[in-house]
Amino acid sequence: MVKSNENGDFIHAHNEIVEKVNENMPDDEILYELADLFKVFGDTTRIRILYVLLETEMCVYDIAQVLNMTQSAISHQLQVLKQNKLVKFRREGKSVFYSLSDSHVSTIIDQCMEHIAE
Amino acid sequence: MVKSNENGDFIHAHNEIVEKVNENMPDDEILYELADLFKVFGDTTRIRILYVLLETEMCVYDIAQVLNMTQSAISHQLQVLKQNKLVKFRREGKSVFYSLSDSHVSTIIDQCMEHIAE
DNA sequence: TGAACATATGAACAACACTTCACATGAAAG
DNA sequence: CTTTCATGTGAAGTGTTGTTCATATGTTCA
Repeated sequence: MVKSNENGDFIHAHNEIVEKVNENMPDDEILYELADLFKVFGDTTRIRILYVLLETEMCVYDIAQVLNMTQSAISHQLQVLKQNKLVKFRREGKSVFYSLSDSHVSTIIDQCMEHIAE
Repeated sequence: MVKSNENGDFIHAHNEIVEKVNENMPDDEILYELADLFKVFGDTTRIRILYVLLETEMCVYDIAQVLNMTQSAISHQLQVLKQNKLVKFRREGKSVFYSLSDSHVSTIIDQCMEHIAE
């Protein structure tokens, strides 16, 4: 399986490197969580919702207006954002106002914006 | 369409807010790009590849070994990462070594890690 | 140039996700 | 308590995406 060239270097697989990298990898569970979180950001509707909430809290109906989408579609996506603790909400009469839950959101978006800008 | 309560406040839609938020929204094109970039991060295989490359440059075959996946699957995903300028590569003999293309990657991943850790 | 190795790529299938539609839940006003 | 307004949610359909398989491209060495 493992071969060597005339210098004694491993060709395939480079087992030492492979093993060392493996040691330093986070648990799969964490990597799944990480990918799942990015998935949440990886949808245009949700990104646009987050961008709206970056400016001000807003109720479901108004978000739907701004984004020119149905109330139902927005509500579905807000549930996803809520599950991932990216937004919080408060009830005021018949309306439910959503806002960002913490400051990581803007930092994360900003970094990706920088990458795109290059 | 627009109604008012006894104080003259708009109920639905809150047009002033809607219009103001709309002015400050980035172009749709940019938001699509942003979501697309997040989509790239939103896959476990690609996240794991990036994590590997965070430590050291590595050739396709070895990445496949570390992640216990087929060479083809890894190669496909590397093309996606390449298209989005998240990785660069250099050829050395028969092997192609991949590495991260800039430092945004680690910052972005770190921020999301922080969010998860909460 | 032919054989062996390393990577890239097209097609197809399966799995997943987003929107729509219909309807349920919840709140407030008469 | 019934109606109306605002939001939530389940099911279904469609489109997207990741892996696999087979094969092509490209490199090295004999």
